[in-house]
Amino acid sequence: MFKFKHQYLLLASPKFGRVGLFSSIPAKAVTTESLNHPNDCNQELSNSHFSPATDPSFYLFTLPKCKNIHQIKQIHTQLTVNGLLRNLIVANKLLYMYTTHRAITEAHALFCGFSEKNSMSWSVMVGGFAKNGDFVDCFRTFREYMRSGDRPDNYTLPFVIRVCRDTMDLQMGRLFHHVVCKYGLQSDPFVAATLVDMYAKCKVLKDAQKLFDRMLERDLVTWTVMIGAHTECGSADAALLLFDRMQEEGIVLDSVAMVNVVNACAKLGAMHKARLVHDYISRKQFSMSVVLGTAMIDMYAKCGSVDSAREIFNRMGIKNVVTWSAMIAAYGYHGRGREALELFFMMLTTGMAPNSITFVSILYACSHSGMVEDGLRLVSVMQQEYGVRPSVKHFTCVVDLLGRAGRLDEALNLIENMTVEKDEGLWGALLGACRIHGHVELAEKAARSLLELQPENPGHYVLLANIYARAGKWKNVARVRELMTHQRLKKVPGWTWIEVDNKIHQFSVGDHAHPQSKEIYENLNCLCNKLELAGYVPDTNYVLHDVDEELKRRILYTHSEKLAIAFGLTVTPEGTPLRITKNLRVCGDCHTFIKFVSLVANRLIIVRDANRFHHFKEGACSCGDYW
DNA sequence: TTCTACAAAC
Repeated sequence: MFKFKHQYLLLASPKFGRVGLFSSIPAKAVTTESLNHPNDCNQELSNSHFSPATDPSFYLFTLPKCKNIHQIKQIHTQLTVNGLLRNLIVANKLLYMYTTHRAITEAHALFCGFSEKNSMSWSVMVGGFAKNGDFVDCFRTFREYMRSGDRPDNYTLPFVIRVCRDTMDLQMGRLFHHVVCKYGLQSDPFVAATLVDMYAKCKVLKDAQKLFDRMLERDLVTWTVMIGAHTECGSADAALLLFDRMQEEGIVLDSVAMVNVVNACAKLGAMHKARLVHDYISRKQFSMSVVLGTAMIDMYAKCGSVDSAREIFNRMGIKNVVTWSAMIAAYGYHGRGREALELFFMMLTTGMAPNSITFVSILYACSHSGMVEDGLRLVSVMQQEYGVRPSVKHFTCVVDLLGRAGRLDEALNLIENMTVEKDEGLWGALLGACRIHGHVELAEKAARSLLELQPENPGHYVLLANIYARAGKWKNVARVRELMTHQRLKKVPGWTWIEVDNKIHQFSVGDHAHPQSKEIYENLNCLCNKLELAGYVPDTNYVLHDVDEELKRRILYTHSEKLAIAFGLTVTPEGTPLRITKNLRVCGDCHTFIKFVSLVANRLIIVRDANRFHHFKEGACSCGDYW
């Protein structure tokens, strides 16, 4: 145990001022109490009679208790004066404190003044730059470290590898991997976990997996990282298998690990798994942290149960802005705009300040529920009333909002008058709107801007080609296709996941892979006929191919995407109810609808398409709130 | 005495 006196006073003595950099700062006393009451510091030293502290242990104990830069600087001054800064352990601790308070300038000045440095000094400085986002300085310092003749160690390497992860610099990451191997550090759990994480964030799951498999000992963090890696790289099912394996191996999970498991469920949209994971969390009595709770809200929302999400939300004692935004977004992509708006106002009444993402969520909710005026009102006041400057993401929501409502001129006007930089999402929203309303001229303008920004994205070409096709401009369709072929671009088909009786099925356009494919298509045909009998006439204009009517019909029935289009459903925009017949309305895009018609069973089917959800029940003809 | 993993929109 440390023993320290009630109060220490600094004697400003020039003879101690050699090592540190703040020797010119007037000396002040620091007491253990004054650290708890930072504003009282100065009063306490006036009538003090104690001699200065010369015990390094006191500072090692006191420094971590500093709550702000001001206090650290005071101790720095004391150490300068009493000469303890020459004690490398104390000096390193001081350096560390500066970096944890993001005082990187002070830290670096101190570091440069060190007459000697050990590997901890280097790693704290490298880590300081890394945490502060000064990647260039971080690498530069690491290079100096290696040049100084010291061996890089298991403390420094995770910092630089993490920077590679944050900057997605795979090349540099591989370089550090070599350094790791050269110094035989590959089995250090910290180094290995960071490398796995780096490879995963750089989307090379194979390398992450290889490393993971070769590890002799895997700690909880390594497992956690690997679960996150699989989710990140699109194999959420593999992530959940890892969770099972962890349980088999008797590893005790913590709440961070659970957040990753919950995210995997969210990505997969597997309600059955979500419930199991929720049970596990309840059984093991995890403390419901804000992060875990928020992740669970997102999970339930993405698994189709916005009401379960709301239950979690209601039960959470502490909610932050992320929690509120997640719940608002959940209502948004379930087409429950009114509830999203109600929640937004409830948030305001609790005194929680919305941030930029909250506004994206609420505007998204408005646009997907056709609440044009609400959305416009919100965007017009967000800056003055809530101090959130509209970004291109917010404008994109508004363009979407106006575009769906057919107010294309206003959307264009908004784009032309905005001062923020335009991105592909913005033009994409406009192009999508042009598609709904068949506005060829504006579509060309949007497509031009879009292709300038992203010439390699096949989706943009397809969208433009579809618009030309609808207008019957087959020559233009051919030209766009040629352009694609010329650039060797191919559209990757979209996938849809559905969960029926706890089992996940994956579909793509015109898919015949399902063992019951024959029955599914029979049902599909049957439903199509019913729709036509109910008075619906397929709009073959949507079909891209320049072929005769009969062939078009056949394409419609074998190609699910085209079929959906023919039923008046649009490919990209969804959420706004589209009238099919007098009695039927649908919210959802083509895939959604197709999955509905292709799955005929007497049970509730939840369909998820790119984070949007639709609940179908055979017979009830219900889709979200809109049927 | 320093190191790794966690949530929201598009």
